Amino acid sequence: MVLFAANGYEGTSLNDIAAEVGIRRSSLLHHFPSKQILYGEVFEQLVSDWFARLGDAVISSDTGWDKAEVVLNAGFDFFADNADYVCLVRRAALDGSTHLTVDIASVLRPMFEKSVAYFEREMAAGTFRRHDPRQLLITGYGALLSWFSDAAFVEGLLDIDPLGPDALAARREHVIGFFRAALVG
Amino acid sequence: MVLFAANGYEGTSLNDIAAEVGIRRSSLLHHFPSKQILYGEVFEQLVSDWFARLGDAVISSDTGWDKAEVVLNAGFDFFADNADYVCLVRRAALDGSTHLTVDIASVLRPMFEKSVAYFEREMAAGTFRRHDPRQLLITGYGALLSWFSDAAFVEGLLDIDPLGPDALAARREHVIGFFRAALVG
DNA sequence: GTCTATACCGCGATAGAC
DNA sequence: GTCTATCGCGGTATAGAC
Repeated sequence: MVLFAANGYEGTSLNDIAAEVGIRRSSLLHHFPSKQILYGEVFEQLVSDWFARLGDAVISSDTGWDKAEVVLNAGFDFFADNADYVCLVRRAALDGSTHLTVDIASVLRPMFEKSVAYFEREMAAGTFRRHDPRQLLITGYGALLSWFSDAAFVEGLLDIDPLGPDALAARREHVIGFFRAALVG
Repeated sequence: MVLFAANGYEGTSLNDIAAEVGIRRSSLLHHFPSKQILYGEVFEQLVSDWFARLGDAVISSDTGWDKAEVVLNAGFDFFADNADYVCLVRRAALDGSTHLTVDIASVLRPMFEKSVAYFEREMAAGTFRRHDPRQLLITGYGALLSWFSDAAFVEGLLDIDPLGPDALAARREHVIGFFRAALVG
């Protein structure tokens, strides 16, 4: 939901949501027993979307750097298409676990461990330079998310629209190039 | 302020703050005309602290990779000492400019541009591999901040305390090593 | 299912006694 | 400077008419 992403959980009232949907506040509470539950369902929906999209990329048959690039691009595309969602996830991570039904970390964990195994394999094979795979993945996740979650900050710093096509292309190119430089030199 | 960092602006009431300080809500409003102003002063104080600390590192007389490492370490130290502050900044970036007196971006801009010039110089000299300096800085900022701002997420993913001494050391080592690999191979 | 009406609470903020 | 008392507003949630 756009509103939760832009204004946070506490900053979004049921009135705001109802107004956006076009019904009354009470009618909203007829479908969802409480605000927390509504938020939880919205969030869960988005997490599963993300998970599905990432999963498609992860099972790509590429190997070595090509596979890493496919996954990076898939993540970038999804975040670019769902910048609101990035803000929502960041807020959830910031808030810790408050008013959060599902634990994102545990949902993502299987895929995370699979990625770790992939990097360990490639590093052992000498395809990639040695780095701690878990740290590497968190650095990558931070590099992808920060551009979108801190868009307002980036805009102030660079005087560009971070979500415009040119800026997105430049950001994508940099992230890919940067990780390639660090991993395969 | 710890509360703003943990619960956000909307999530923190004047009652909470007053309780922490040990006075009544009204007494708080005697010192600060409004909640926004209180928040603004807290935030401004922290920004200037950060700025001062970064400034010390930036004027270090080192050159090439050594200087980059000094600055990275200074940033890491400050964030490790003020993890709450990281959360506050992230929230500010997420909220855009709402209820924000000072614009962080414009405050940081002079130092940002100075850093850009430094990287351009080193890249032209061949000390560093070629990357877009602005993108590089934002990637670095994201790599440093995300560990602290998303600590709850990291904890769920790695089953460690991200702010414990061992985890901090490992994170610092990785970030330094990763950027060195990308920049100087 | 969606509405109106309403109860109840906590918020930010003001006024005035001490 | 700090308190109590109070206002007005907007929040979640419930009950009942249609």
